[in-house]
Amino acid sequence: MAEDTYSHKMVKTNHRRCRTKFTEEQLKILINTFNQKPYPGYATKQKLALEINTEESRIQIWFQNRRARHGFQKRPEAETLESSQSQGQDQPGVEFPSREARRCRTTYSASQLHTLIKAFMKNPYPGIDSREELAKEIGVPESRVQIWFQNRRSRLLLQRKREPVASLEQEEQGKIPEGLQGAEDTQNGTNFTSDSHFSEARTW
DNA sequence: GCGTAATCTAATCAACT
DNA sequence: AGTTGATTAGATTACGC
Repeated sequence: MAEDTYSHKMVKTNHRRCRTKFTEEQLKILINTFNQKPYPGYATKQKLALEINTEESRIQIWFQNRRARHGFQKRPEAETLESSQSQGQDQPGVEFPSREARRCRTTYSASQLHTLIKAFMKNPYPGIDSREELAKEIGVPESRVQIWFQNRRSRLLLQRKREPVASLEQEEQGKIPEGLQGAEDTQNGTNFTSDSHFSEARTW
C-alpha cells in the first residue's frame, strides 16, 4: 500500500534487481552441479535453490551465464565408451536421460491477464519493484511476471515487424505501448554517446 | 493443433572489486 | 579493467487447452 517509506535518497526505484552475491560455498555447489549437468531441469534447479538458499530464477540465470562464458561438455552422454552399439536406434527400452522436465506451464486466469496487460501498456519494461508488486497482486512468482513480459514484448515486436502499420486500430481503443523499441533508425553509426536505449523517463 | 509459457543463445548493460 | 549477475531481443521447444 504505498507507504511513505521513501527515504531521502531514493530509491533507485525501478530498476534492476540487486546483484546477487554468491558465497564461495554456493559457487562450489553451483559449479559442481554445472559440471555434471549444464542443462538442469526444473527439479534440479529447485533442489539447488533449496540447498543454497537462493531463488530458482537466480540459478537459472547463473547457468545461462555460465554456459555462455565457460566451456562445458555439450554431451552429457559421451562417457568413456558409448555402448558398443553404434546404431541401436530401435531400442526404446531405456530412454537415455535426455532431458529433465521443465517447469510446469503456468496458466493465467482472465483477471490475471487483464492486470498484466494493463501494466504492460503502461510500461513494457517494468523494473524489479514493479514486477514484484505485480507478482504479489496476481499471486505468482516474480520470475513468472518477468517471463511474461519478455514473451509479450517478443510477440508484439514480431507482430509489428510483420505488419508494419497495423496496430493503429489497437492504438485507438487501447493503448499499445509506443516506446517498444520501434526499430527506429537508431543505427547512425558513430553516435550513441551515453544514450541508453530509449528514454525510460515515462511516468513513474 | 494452436497459443503461449518455458527455455535457450548472443549481445549488452552494469555492479563490484 | 576484468569478472560476472541482470536484462534484452529473438529463436526455439513443448505443454495445457
